[in-house]
Amino acid sequence: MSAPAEGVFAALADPTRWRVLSLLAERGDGTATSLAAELPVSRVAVIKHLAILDRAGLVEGRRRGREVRYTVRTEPLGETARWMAGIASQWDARLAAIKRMAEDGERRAPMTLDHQEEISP
Amino acid sequence: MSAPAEGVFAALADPTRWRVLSLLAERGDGTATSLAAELPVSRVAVIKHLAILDRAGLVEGRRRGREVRYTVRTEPLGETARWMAGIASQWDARLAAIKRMAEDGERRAPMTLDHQEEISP
DNA sequence: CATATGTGTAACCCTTCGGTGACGCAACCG
DNA sequence: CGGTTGCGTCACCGAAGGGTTACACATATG
Repeated sequence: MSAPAEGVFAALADPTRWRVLSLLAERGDGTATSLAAELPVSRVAVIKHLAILDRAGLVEGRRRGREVRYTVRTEPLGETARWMAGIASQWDARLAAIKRMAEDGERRAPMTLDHQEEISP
Repeated sequence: MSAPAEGVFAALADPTRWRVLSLLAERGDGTATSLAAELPVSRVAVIKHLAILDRAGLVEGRRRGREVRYTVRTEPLGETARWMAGIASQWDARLAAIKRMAEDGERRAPMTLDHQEEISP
């Protein structure tokens, strides 16, 4: 339960970060400098974004001589997607069940909002 | 393209917000006051989180007498999940293609990083 | 009517975050 | 060797975000 993919969500929440990721995906790879050249932000900003994406596992940097080439890792995306779909259907089922129970109770005892009961002695 | 679900990501990125959502899912519904009672934050904080979740379409509030009952909307979750899965496989395919091309070029002309070409006259 | 109980909202604090500029160091090229 | 070129990082700024308290307003309930 809870949210294992929280880092992924946070990483994907920022528009600039998303553009960085998209750029990497369409080019195959890229360095902080080359990415900054196509974005309205500085190289330092791109580096910070790449660091966040890296912590979330969405990107991977490998040293190639004096430069660091970053590539996209798609696994966390798919994994998070599957996890979200699971939660969605799980909650759907639960909410449907609750709704059925509510309608049942209503049919049996109309106008009664038995809401909550104290179980104290 | 781009990110239609950006609001959803931002909404899901915060732990407290996630707990609010989970609580709503397991109870079926709840008011800002009742939720705040089970969380380590004030009612006002919960209201702000609910507002964000509402803007993202993840929650829906309906007035019931003098109180506002919030319920979870699971559709955006599933939709975002599907969209993410789509992007993931799309990128996967693209990256695989790029990798194949790179290996091809390498076999044909080893040690040549033909990286980028200027098309200027 | 008086009184709880709930919501709405305004004012404010502090931390995080997206972003910048500047400087130092490593590596490649001529 | 000397000049580029590229990465790493420090210091700083403004805005946004998560929180809080306090107070005004609405609606049930006795």
